[in-house]
Amino acid sequence: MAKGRVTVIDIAEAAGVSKSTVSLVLQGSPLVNEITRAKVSTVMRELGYVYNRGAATLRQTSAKSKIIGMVVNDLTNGFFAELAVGVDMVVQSAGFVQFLANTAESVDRQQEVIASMREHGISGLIVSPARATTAKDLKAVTEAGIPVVTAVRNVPGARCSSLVSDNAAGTAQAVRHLAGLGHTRIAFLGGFPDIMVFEERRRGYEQGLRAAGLPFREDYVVSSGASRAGGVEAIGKAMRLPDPPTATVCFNDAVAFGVCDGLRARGMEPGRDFAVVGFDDVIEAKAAVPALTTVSVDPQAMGMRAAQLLLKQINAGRAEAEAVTTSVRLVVRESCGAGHKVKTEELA
Amino acid sequence: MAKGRVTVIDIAEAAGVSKSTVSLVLQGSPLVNEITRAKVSTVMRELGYVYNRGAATLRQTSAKSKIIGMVVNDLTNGFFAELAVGVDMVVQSAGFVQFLANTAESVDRQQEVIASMREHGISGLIVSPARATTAKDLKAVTEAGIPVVTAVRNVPGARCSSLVSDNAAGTAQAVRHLAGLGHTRIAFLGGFPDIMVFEERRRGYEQGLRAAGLPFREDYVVSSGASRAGGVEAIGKAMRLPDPPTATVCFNDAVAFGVCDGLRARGMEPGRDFAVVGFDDVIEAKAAVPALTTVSVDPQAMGMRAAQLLLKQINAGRAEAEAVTTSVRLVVRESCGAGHKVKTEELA
DNA sequence: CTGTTAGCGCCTTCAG
DNA sequence: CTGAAGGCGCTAACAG
Repeated sequence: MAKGRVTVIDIAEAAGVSKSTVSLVLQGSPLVNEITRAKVSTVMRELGYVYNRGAATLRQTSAKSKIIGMVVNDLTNGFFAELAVGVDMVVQSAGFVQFLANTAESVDRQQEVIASMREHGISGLIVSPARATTAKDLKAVTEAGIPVVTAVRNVPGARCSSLVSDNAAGTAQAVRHLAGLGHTRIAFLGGFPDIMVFEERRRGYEQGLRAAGLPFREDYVVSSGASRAGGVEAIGKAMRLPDPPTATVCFNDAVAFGVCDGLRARGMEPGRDFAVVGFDDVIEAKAAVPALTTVSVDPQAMGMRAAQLLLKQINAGRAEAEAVTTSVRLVVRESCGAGHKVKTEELA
Repeated sequence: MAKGRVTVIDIAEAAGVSKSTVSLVLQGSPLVNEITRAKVSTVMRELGYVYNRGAATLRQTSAKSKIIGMVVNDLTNGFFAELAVGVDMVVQSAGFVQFLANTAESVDRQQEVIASMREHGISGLIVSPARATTAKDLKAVTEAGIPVVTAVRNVPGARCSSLVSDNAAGTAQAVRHLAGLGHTRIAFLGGFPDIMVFEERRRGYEQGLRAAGLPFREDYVVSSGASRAGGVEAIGKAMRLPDPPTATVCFNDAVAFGVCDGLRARGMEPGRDFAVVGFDDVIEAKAAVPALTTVSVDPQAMGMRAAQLLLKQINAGRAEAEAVTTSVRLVVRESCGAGHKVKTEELA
């Protein structure tokens, strides 16, 4: 029945034209007569023809395989699943297909799947790198002229684009949000200054204050462990200030939870008596604390951005190592009341 | 630099052998001298050769593209993400790559991506069908001789294998588990008899009782809405019986939660004073109620099964429409105490 | 507008 | 063990 699959030549014969003509209609060339095109199309449908992209790719000089590779460190985590969905959306509508592989944080596996994808002629690669990935691991791909964009994590020294969350802008946005609610005494609680992420978020905190026309007060920045216990500790210190804050942006979600604990221990209800903004790094605690406003990057949006960036480079034909930073989305979940509303403010 | 990619002929010249020889080492033929093989391998590495699977596939008559397609109705749902991970695991270790596409329950999108995958020459397809999928939607693929296995949902009339959870066996297993704990008065609570799933689970309930040597009592089967409220209602009725049960298997998780609510309202602690088994359809409430024992199909395991089944068919060269039903895994989470232990009993 | 002629990179005989 | 030849399905020049 469908043993020998039908080829252009089959349909050429059946339609009484030449293979070239068929090829032309296949790629929607305007050089072909409208009625011929219709005839050919009909025959294709009747014979159940399916285009053989492999053959086409082989013939064409370039690597326009219409396949992009997507490798993810942990698809089990909802964040990365959504990332993949975002990629899939734009990739699909561009007529591409995506290879998806999970590495489970193993660099070895990652290298294997990338190699495998290369054999299949991917025209671009998006990767959320396994932890131990180094620039050298990506060298082979980038040197082959295949556009690569890393997402979520970043591989220093690799000649590829990368998409990470914009910690400073996100935090600044959070501060402006609080200022917009009328708060003037806004703290930044939790975390230790020894890691880069802390510095970025703290910088954003200052920028946000400045943008809102509020003064920066050194004593409103309270370091502590980046943990729930740290949050309790930090809010304790802050509330003992002569002029305690009425709102805070927290270093991360764990700290924010601790801050809520600490507030409740003082008879205050977070979200009502004191505004708390957490930094939701991995979308985990989505519905855990309804009273909590969170700053988080929308993984699906990030996936879409990554795919768009990649497609742009693919179409440009040249892989430019263009460093990019995603914008972070601020999701405001209003406290109090069942079915808390979700409002979204997107950054420019 | 790497503009004109290196081909077998390049490496043949560089290694001072013929292309045939190179081809032979590529497929690990024993017909080639060990030292020649080493030489060739070295040159390949030096020149950065990458195998062109597209060309190979084109040449070979059959469709051994080493690509399988995976289309999923909602990757956003953790269940399906895990399913994909399971597929990925076995597919990767078999040297295949997977195309992954999300349909968001749209049959149109589903048809598009399947068509697209076909153009790329997938050698098999796993699909968790969008809701409205009919046998006719899968006909084109199956008729082309491409093995197809559906997972989670099943498409009646389609000539393909399918993997669905074995409701009867799972429920029976749950009952036997409870009987093994010493319970003799075991109820089946919640759900309405008008859907097939109810009938399957209820049948399993009877089978489980029989297997445990316990009598089946009509009054221990209490129908109600398949909701949390339904669970409260059902446990209420059950406890008003002259001879109330000491344990129950619930129609689904929502009912189980309601049963827990109802028990607590009576001053009983689920998991201690009364054993509750829920049917966790979509892995959602994983850690929500530690006192709850759940029967659930492990999505990752299901993915692996699906992939294995598919690969078997691919290797057999012939797509047999072999209907298969997955076994359901019983995960026993022991109540009481932090960090509840997880024990797994697998069905045969 | 349509037909002809070459290959793309690889794999399989078939003889050396 | 190696070299030569042919072809997979498709496209890119050229000719008609």
